[in-house]
Amino acid sequence: MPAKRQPAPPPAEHPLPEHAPLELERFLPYRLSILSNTVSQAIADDYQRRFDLGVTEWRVMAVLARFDGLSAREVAERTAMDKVAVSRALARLVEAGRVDRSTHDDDKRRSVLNLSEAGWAIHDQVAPMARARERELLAKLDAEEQSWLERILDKLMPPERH
Amino acid sequence: MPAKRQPAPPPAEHPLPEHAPLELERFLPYRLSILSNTVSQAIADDYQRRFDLGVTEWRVMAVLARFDGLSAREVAERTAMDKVAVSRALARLVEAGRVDRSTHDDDKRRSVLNLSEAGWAIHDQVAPMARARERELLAKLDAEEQSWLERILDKLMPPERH
DNA sequence: TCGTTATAGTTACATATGAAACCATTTGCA
DNA sequence: TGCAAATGGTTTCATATGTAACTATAACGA
Repeated sequence: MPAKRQPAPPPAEHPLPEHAPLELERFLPYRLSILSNTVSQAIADDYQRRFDLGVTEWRVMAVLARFDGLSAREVAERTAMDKVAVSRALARLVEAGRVDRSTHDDDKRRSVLNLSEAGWAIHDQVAPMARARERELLAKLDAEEQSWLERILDKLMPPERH
Repeated sequence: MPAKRQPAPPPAEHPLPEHAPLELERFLPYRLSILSNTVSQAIADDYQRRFDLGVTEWRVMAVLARFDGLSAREVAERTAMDKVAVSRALARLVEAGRVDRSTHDDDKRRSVLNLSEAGWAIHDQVAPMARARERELLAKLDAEEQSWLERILDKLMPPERH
């Protein structure tokens, strides 16, 4: 435990200089959190109610749209979600008939996942909406800023994740 | 690392080229979400266990460190949390003796909130840790990138929030 | 001054999420 | 082989979070 204020008790009311309070609104992690939540929420609002589809479920659908026949673990890797979250999202998606699940021939532990016809139908509506939102967001930046943002994100991103 | 399945040229099984799947790892909202979560988690890990302090509680403490005598609603505004979350965070903080709560003289609905001595003691340990993490993160960028990031965040940020 | 409406804050309920325990199958190796 | 350890996936339990309903007080208008 670091030493606390030994010298004099505080003047009763206001923070002493050494308290050095954090300015939340300039604090990078805080700003990232606000921005990310605002953006994700805006997109989710588009499809959440309309398709009764959660963010995690949408992410799973998005990777299955790109890669056929993944296992749940592979989906987890590609969505940066943990396996429990993936398991639950899949349970709902399979139940809703949006994903087909079967068992891997050579390894009965693994599942083999694919979008169903119904899943594709939803994907084909949601994907353009998501892209449109992204464009709206990027439209706030000029071309130069956009390319700096690319570069900055690449450097800040945890390496396993891209 | 086992080799992953490849995208595989569309085996005509699932129809039509126009499916245009989203590439999650290049999708801005997704990247922001990963980055934000990774960063927040790293910071939270520093104090979560050590002080039994949640992220929401820490945010409340941070604004109370800057502004004396706020009401719960004002805390909510400044933390971008909703009033229920603030109410719950305050319940725990008051219970733990980290925040003093009294009732406003002229308006008995409002509370008047301040960090207690114990609250300050924690604040004075956590704030430097948070700042250190922010510095670590920013250290991945050079000066020019840092100033672009500032500028870009200002433009992307929802206006009410800063 | 009374009654309506608005505001501060809490409570209740339903759902989401994370950690750990768990089951089934497969792998590694003595 | 045979059995311990690892892996894929699900279930359980404890918390966290969001929405709506609720209580108490204050503000406002006729």
